[in-house]
Amino acid sequence: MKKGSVTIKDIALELNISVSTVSRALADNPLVKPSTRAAVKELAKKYHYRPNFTALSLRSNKTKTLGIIIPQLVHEFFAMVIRGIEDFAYSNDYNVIICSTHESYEREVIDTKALINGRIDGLMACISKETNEFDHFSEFVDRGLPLVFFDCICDEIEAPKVVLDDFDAGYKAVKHLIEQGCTKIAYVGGPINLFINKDRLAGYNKALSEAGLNTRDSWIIHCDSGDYDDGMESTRELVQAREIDGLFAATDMLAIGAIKNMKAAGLKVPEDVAVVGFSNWSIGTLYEPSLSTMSQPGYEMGQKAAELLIQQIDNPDQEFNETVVLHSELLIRESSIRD
Amino acid sequence: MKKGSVTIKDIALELNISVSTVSRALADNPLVKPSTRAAVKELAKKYHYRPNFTALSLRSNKTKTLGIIIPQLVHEFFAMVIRGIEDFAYSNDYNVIICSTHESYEREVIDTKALINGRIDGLMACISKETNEFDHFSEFVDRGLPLVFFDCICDEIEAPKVVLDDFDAGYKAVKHLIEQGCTKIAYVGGPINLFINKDRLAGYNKALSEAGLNTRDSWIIHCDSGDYDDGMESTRELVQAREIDGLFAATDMLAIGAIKNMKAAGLKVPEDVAVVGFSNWSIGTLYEPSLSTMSQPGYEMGQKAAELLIQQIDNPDQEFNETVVLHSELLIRESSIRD
DNA sequence: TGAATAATTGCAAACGTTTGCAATGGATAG
DNA sequence: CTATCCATTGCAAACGTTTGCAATTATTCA
Repeated sequence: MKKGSVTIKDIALELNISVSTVSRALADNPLVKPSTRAAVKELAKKYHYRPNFTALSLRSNKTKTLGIIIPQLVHEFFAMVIRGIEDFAYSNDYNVIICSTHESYEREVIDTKALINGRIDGLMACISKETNEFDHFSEFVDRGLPLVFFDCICDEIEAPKVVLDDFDAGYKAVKHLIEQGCTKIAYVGGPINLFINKDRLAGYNKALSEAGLNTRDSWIIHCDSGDYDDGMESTRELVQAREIDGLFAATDMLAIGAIKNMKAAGLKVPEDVAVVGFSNWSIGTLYEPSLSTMSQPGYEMGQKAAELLIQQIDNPDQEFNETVVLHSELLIRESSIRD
Repeated sequence: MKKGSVTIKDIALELNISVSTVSRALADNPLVKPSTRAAVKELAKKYHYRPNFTALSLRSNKTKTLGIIIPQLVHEFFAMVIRGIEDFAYSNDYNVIICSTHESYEREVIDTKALINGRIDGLMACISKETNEFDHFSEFVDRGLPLVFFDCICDEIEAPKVVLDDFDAGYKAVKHLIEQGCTKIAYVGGPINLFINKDRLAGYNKALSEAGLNTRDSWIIHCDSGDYDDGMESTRELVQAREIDGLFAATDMLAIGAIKNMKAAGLKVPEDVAVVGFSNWSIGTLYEPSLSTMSQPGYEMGQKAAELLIQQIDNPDQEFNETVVLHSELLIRESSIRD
C-alpha cells in the first residue's frame, strides 16, 4: 500500500455499499444495520482508517485548532502558558499550533497572516517587543476570527485579554526592597513600548514616591531584549557608579546579568545591593545568591486565554471584550534579604 | 461584514463572472482578458481575499506544512533546532507545526496520531525519554508519510536521521578531564534507553579505558529527567562520598545541579572536582564557575532535518534512509581548568 | 395476498479551490 | 457571406467528508 491513506470511498468500494452508509456506520448512526456497521468498522480498523482532517475542516468550516503566537520559545513563563493552553484545549477537543516570532515584528505579521486563511479557529497572541503597529491583528478581527491577547497585549484592538497586574507586581517588588532598608533603588527592564514594562516601572515609581524616596534618570534603564547579555551590558555603568543599594529587574535574566556585573565589581549581593527579579525562572533557585523574584502564573494565564478563546468560538455572535487580571507573588530568596 | 472570509465565489458573483475565471485571474493565467483580471484583482484586494487554506489542501493533497515533535520547549538546543527548521521551511514555502510532548510517551502517541490524518506533509521527530515503543511512527511511514528523526532517534524505523556524534562528544569531554589531571571521573546522564545517553556514556568509557583509568558503578548515574533538580538529587551521595575529582554531565542542567551540591559540601570547582557539561546553555557563561561544555549544533541539525524531509516529500517514490552525523566541540571554561 | 409501515440504503449537494474541456463570441480570411 | 480561428469564458469534476431527502427493501398487519 504505497498510496496515501485509506478513504471512506475505498471502504465503500470494497464492501460494495455507498460512502454515505460508511460514513454513518463510522459515526454509530443507528440508521445503519448492525451487521453492515460491524463490517465497516472491521475494515476501517484493518486499514487504520483515519478521517481526513482537511476534508473534515472544509465541510464543517472548523479546524478544531487554536493558534498561539509567542515571541520566544526558550522561556519558562511562556512554556507554562503553552501548557496551560494545551491542557485546556486538549480537554475541549482542540489542537494547537505554536508560532514563535523570535521577537520579530516582521515574523509576527507573517505568522498572523499565515494563520488568517482558515487554518485555525481562533488565535491567542502575545505581541513581540518590536511591535508597534497592529494592522495584522485588525485584519484578523475584521474577518470575524476570534482573538485573545495575553501578557504583552495591544489595547487598540477590541479583544479579550489576559494580563498580569504588572503595576502591582512592580510595586510589591520595590516595596520589599524598601522594607529591606534600600533607599537608592534602580530599575532595569525591557522595551518600554510594552505595557508590561511600563506598568512594572510605574509600580516602581509608586513604591518609591510612597516611601518618599528619589530616583535618578541613570537609575532607570530600558534595554532591548531582556536576556542575560543585555543584563550585563546595560547595567555596567550603573554598577561601576556604585550609587545604588537596590535593584529591581523586570526579568530574572536581567537580574542575573546584573548580579554577575556586581560580583565582578566587588559588590556583594545582597549586602551591598539587594536584587529582585521577575518571572521565577528555575535557575533562580540555583544561582548564588538564589534570586528573589516575582511569580508569574503562566499556567493559569494559558488556561484562561484558551477558555476565553473557546468561549468566543462557541458564541460567534456575542461580543467579548473582558480583561482578566492575574496576580503576582513575591518570592523572597537570598538576593534581597538584608538583616 | 460579520461573515467569515470572502471567497472566490463572492468575487465571481459581484463581478457576474464564473469562479473559474476568478481563479484564473488571480493566478495570472494569460487566458483571461486583462481587463477582467484587473477587475478581479482589485476586488480581491479590496476585500482582502485570501485563498482558503483548507480548500487548497484538499484539492492539492498538500498542506505545505511540516510537523515537529519535540520533547521539551524550554530548551535552548531545541529552540535552535526549531529555528533551523523554520528558516529552511519558510524559505521553501512550508509552514511548521510544533508539538511538545513534555517528555511523555502518551502525549507523543497522541500528537503523532493527530498529525497522521493529512494535516501535515511530513514529520520531524525527536522521541521522548519515556518512549520505548514505536508503533505510532511505524503507522506513519506505512502510510507513506515522510518522516525524519533528529537527536533522539529510534533505529527500528527506516527513516532518515540527523544525529550528533554523541560518542565522540562524550569521548572528547572525558579526555579533556583526563588531560586536566582527573583520574576519578564520574558520569551523570539522562535515561539510558536513549541513544544519546548510551553513546555519551560509551565515549566516557572509551576515554577512561584508553587512559587506563577505572570507574565504579556508583560513579555512573542515570537519572530520569536531566534537569537542575535531578542534577542535585541524583548526585548527592556521589558528592558526599568525596571520591571523585572529575564529572562529565550529559546536560548543563545536571552539571549545574551537581556543582551546587559540591559547593554546599565544601568542594571547590574546578580545584577539587572538574566538571564538563553538555549543550552549551547560555546560563553556563554566567554561572560561577562558568561551565565547560560540549557544543550542540542545533541550528544545523534543524536545517538538515528540514532539508531531508522536504527532499523526501518532493520525491515520493524514492527511498531515503541516510543518517547525517553532526559534530560537537569542546568549549573550555572555568569549571574544568586545573593548572 | 395486498397494502401499509418500518428499516436500510443511496443520491446528491455542499464546503472552496483548480483545471480539462466545451462553448461562446467576435474577428479574420477566403 | 460563410467558414475558420482565436480569445475569452463557463461547466463540471475532483479532493474526502457529512447529511437531508428520496428510494429501495423487508417486515408487519389486516
